[in-house]
Amino acid sequence: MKKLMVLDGNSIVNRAFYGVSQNLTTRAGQPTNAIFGFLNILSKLLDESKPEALCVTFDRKAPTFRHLAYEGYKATRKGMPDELASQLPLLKDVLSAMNIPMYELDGWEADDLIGTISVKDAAAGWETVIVTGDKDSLQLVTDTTTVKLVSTRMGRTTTRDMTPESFREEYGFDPIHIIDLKALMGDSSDNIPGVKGVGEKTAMALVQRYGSIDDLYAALPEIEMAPGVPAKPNVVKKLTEGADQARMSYDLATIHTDAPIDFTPEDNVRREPNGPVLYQLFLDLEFAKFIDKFHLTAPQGEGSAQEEAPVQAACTSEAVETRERLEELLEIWRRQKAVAVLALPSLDVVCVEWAESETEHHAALLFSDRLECYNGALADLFAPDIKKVVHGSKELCKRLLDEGGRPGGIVFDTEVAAYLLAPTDGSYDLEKLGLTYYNQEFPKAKTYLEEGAFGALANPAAPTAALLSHTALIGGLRDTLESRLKELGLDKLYYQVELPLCLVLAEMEKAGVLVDRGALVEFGEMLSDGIEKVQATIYQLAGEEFNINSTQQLGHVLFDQLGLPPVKKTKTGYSTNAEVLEKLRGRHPIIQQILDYRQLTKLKSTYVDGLGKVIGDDGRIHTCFQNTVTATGRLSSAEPNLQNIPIRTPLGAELRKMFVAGPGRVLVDADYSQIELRLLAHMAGDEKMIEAFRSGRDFHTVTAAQVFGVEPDQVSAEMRRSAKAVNFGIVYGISAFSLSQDIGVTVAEAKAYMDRYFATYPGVRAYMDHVVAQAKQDGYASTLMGRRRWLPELKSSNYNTRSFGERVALNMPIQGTAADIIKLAMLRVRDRLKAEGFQGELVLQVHDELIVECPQEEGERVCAILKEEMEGVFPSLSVPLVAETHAGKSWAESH
DNA sequence: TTAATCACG
DNA sequence: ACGTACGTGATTAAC
Repeated sequence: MKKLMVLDGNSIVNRAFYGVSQNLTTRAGQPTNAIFGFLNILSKLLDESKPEALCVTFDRKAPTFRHLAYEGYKATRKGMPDELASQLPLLKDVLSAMNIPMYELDGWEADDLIGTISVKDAAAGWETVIVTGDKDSLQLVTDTTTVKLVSTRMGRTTTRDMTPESFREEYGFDPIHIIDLKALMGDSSDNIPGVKGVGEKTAMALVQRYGSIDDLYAALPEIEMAPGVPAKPNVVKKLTEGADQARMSYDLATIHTDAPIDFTPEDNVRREPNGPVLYQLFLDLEFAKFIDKFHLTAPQGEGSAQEEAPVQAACTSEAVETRERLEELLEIWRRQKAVAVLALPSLDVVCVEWAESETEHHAALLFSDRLECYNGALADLFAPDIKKVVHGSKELCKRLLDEGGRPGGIVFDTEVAAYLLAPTDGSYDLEKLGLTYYNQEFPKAKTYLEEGAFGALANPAAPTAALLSHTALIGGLRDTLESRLKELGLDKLYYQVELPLCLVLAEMEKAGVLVDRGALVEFGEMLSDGIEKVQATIYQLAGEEFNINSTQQLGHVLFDQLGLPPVKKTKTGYSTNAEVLEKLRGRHPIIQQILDYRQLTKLKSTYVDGLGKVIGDDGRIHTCFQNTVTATGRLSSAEPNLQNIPIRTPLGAELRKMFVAGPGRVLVDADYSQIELRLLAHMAGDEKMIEAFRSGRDFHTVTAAQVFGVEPDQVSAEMRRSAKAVNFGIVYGISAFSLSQDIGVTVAEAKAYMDRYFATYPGVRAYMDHVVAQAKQDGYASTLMGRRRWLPELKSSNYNTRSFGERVALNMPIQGTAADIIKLAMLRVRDRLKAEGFQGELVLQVHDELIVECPQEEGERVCAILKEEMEGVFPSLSVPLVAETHAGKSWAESH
């Protein structure tokens, strides 16, 4: 039997909208998540069911309208959010380009059209598969009509097939009687009242016993809930009183099968999509994935400027066997403008590709186990006279340094370039970049990265093919990304900061920082003792033992058993965070113990145990400074994170004593003073604020004096604290509410502080307005060095989303410029230390702080170099940059 | 895998 | 009327 699949368009697109939680939008800010999800579901269904014919239905009537005539029922369905509504026309364009028939009719719901279609379909001798997320359609299930119920959980789509058999098994009656069920129990989401006082359980029992409400009412008043179980008099009474309601609800719940549409299944037989139109649509929607999936190609003839030629793997490839051949190749490579290099992390295989002409590409594979002259080959290849394009320069540099090499001549890094162009994209795998920039599918890097992919060399064909195509991709991306960097004015930042920084970061990671393991262990033991005691006290105060780490169990103990008042709720239950516990302190002695417990266990598990696990054989910790992660241009530190070592509490700060300099050496720490606020002063061009920084006085105190209208020496600690909070709040895109929360005053007082602040520094408010307006106009925010962050959020119709975009537009230029500046300073410091023959080298960066480890006798000169380079790195500012330096045997001493 | 929490700038 | 500060990473519990 031939099969027609009919999709409930509104239902599926709704599931898709709420199921695809990532914020998918085009660069221009058009949301696309629902279309994306819809197409994913559709493509999965087609693959699985392979129907001969296919169509989609849409509502042309808000479901609530049908019932508005009846008094007492409010419309419970809210209107569709704009983010979804704006996607519907685009989705219809896509379906139309795919040559999938759509049915919609003024005044009719999708359900009725589906019902009509399924009846006509059956009459024509076809089988029907209805795809929907709503259970309403289940009444249409027959021997030839099945319903596929779609549900999306955690981004994954699952379907359940409902046939007459599976329906009966689940409900205990025939599908058609779901109308009777709804007539009795109602359906709030569809505004069907049902019989008042009859719920799911009663209704289920009655329908299972009688089937239709006609038979049920015919049997009144002597009805039974099940054979031999008489119904309670109360139920009989409710049914009697609700007879009219039941009839009306029955009509409401019945799907019409008589919609006036022309339909024959033959008209819906699947057809090839309209390739060029669909291609352009997917391009506009930025759906590279689907272009490939549907095997679409660019329209012929039309010069689609944004389309690049597909990337071809090299014409010829060879495995280099001899030193003589290598010499020949090196000579060729030296003459090339650039060669693309893909090296496995193990360095077991290195693939080099070069282009003799537009069409002639060649690749050479260097296998470590085939090449006696392995070390020599790497040193020669990574000499400065061969210009190389790589993907992930930092990791490669680190590997080469480990091998004792000196990485040179790396002229382009495709990963870093892709990050700079779109810093919120998250990851920049080669296969993903192939899709993004060429709409072309590439094999997964896994195929050659997996352990032993080349090891046995039994069948290196598959990984080799992937390796070759990725190397070719690196070569192609270089041209594409380089020209985009230039177009966006990012080339200077790229070539002068990001690219050279890769080697510096590799050196820092390789150097690592020395840890006093003994002291760490001892501190851990002290913490363990403390935890044991606090834990015992908590159990005693609670009157039972429980897992204090479980917020659920803790919430139960505090709020259900001890009866403390819940301050705040989270999605899953009571909030028990430090802010909440602070408010409860004093109401019960257990609160302080829990705060102590939290502090101790945090220090033990994250820091003592966590750091202990990653101390290398050299006694040092080698963090990973990730340079393609943050949206603002900062670095991040991972495995372990050394940018969040405690300092704010005395106990936590103990940990900084464990980070030490080697024997005869010192740590030199230099940190920028108030760099973000200084940048705000510069960017806002606010004279008073600039003057405050030029005066060299404590900025928070000066702010307090100006805001509160007193002399600086009259500023109290409380006044300074408030001023400081406002200063920070401004940088984050403050609201009076949040400020009031932060400093514990009323919203009105917080607002008064802000008003006085803006009156004091009028340039700041003007800047805030201007920078947001500019970002709205441009679609991005940018730093003084041109780094960009795209902000599709600014176009959202959702207030929260849009507000977030506005705060980011405000914050990114400040945080990002600070990041640009310290990155530049790192390059300068490293180059000077190297050029002037110091042994000392950079070991850590913590956003506004640099740490150098050096021999004791270099300490003073290193301090001077750090201060000089950090303060002088960006001289065009209207405020001075100030860096404070200290030297010491440990991080605790030097900071 | 996600949510809650908490460490840092 | 509404929700409420920017940027990160690690650990733990619970689904």
